Amino acid sequence: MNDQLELNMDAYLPLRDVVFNTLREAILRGDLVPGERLMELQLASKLGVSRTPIREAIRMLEQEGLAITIPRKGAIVAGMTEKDMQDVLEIREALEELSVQVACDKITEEEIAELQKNMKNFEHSLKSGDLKKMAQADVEFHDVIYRATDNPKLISMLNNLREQMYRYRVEYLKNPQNHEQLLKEHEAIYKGIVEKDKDAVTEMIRKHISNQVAVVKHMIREQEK
Amino acid sequence: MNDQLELNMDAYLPLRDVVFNTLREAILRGDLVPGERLMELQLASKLGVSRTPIREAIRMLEQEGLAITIPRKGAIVAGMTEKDMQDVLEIREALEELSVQVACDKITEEEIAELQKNMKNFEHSLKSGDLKKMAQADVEFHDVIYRATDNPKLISMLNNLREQMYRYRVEYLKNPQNHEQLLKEHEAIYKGIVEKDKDAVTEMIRKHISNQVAVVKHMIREQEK
DNA sequence: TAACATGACATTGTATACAAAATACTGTAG
DNA sequence: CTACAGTATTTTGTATACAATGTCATGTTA
Repeated sequence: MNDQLELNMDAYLPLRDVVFNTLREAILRGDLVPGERLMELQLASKLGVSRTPIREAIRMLEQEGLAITIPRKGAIVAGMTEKDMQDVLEIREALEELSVQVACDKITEEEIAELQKNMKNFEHSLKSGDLKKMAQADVEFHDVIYRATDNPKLISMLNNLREQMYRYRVEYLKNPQNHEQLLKEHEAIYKGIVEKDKDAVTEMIRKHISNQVAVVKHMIREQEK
Repeated sequence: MNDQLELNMDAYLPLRDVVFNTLREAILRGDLVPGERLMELQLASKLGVSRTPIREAIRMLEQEGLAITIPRKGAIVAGMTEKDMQDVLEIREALEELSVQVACDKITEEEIAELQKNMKNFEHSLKSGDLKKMAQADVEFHDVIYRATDNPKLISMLNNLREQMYRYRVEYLKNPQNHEQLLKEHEAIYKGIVEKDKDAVTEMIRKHISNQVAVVKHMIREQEK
C-alpha cells in the first residue's frame, strides 16, 4: 500500500462520502490494488477518522462492486478476472448501443456542438502525449453521448461499467498505434449521430468497444500471473 | 408504517445483512412505502438491534436505489416517477434482449428442461389465482434465462432492475385479462430459445417488456396524485 | 397576523468501548 | 520436522455515548 490517501475535506459532506470517494478513486487509480485488504483501523488512522465512516464507505464500495467483504474476515479490493471483464464488456456493449440509439433521437444542437468540441479536444490530447489528458478527453466525448440519453439511471450504470475497467483502459491509450484507429472511430460515431443513422452508429460503437477487449484481456491475463 | 418488520435470525450473517434483507423485502413488498422515512432509532428499536447495523444497511439500500438519503436529514424509501420507470424499462429492455440472445447461445439441455417446467408451472399458477405464486413462477421462468447467460454481473443487474418495479408489477398480474397474453409470450420465448432463433426471441422479449409499460405507467400516475 | 427569535426535542454524524471471531504465535508431543 | 493445542493479538461486529445539526413549538415583536 504505497498510497497517498488523503481526505479532501473542502465539501460539507458526511465523512462516509468523503471516505467513499477517496477510496473509490484510490482503487480506480490503482493505488489500492486488487486483493489488497481494506482494514478499518488502518484506514481510519491513515485518514484521521474513526472506524464508523470507514465501515459505511466500505458498504458502499461493496455495492459498487469495487470491494468484496467476507463476513468476519474483512474487505478486499475487488479484482477482475478475464471472465469478469468479458462479462462487463458484454453488458457495456449492449448499453453503449442503447445509449447511442437513444442519443440519435434525443440529442440537442448544443450537445452536438459539444460532442464535436470534445472530439477535437481528444484529437489534440493525443498529440500532447499526456495519458491522463487523453483518458479524460475520451471520457468527456462519451459523456456527451451518455448525457444526451436523458436517462440518469443509464448514465450512472455506464459510468460504473466504465470505471470497472478504468484501471486497465489507460493502458490502451499508451500504445500510439491505437490512436489513429480510435480517432477514426470517434469521428464515425460523431458523424453517425449527426446524421441520426442509428444502424451505422450502433455498428461503430460495437467496434469501438470490442476493439478494446483484446488489449484489456491481455493485460488481465498478465496480471493474473 | 403498518409493518410487521421482524428479523430472520436463522442465518449466521452479520446483522447489517439481515437488516438489509429485511428492509429490502419490506420495501419491495410495499410495507415501507415510497417517501416514508427510515429513521435509525425507530428501526433499531423495532428490529431489536443498535443503530450501527441499521446505518450500514441503509448505505447498502442507497446504492441499490431503494433508499435516498439526504445528509443530516435522513433516508427515505425511494419512489419512482413515471419518468424513472420509463428509464428503467429502457435499460431493462436492452439487457433482457441481451440475455435472451446470449441464452440462445449458451443454454444447456438441462436449463431448457427447467425452462419448460417453469413455464408449465407458471401456467398452473395462473389458474390458482394466487398472486404471489404467479409472480414467483414468472420470476422463476425468467431466472432460468438469466442464469443461462452465465454472466453473474448481468444476472444481478437484471434482478435489480426487476426489483425496482416489483411493487408495481404485481398489479399487472391482478388483471386476468393479461394472463392469456402473458402465457403466449412465455411460450413464444421458450420456443424461440429452443430453436435458437435470436431475432424472433429478441422481438418477443421486447414485446413482453413493453406490454407491461402501459399498465405500470398508469399505476404510477395514480400513485403520484 | 406575520415574521422572526428562542429553546426543547429529535435525528443524524462520529467516536469509542466492548464482545466475538479470526489469525498469528508459541511451545509441545509425536 | 510436522501436527496440533492453547494462548495472545488482531480484526471485525455491535452497542453506546456524545456532538452537531435539524425540526418544531412557543412566544415575542413589529
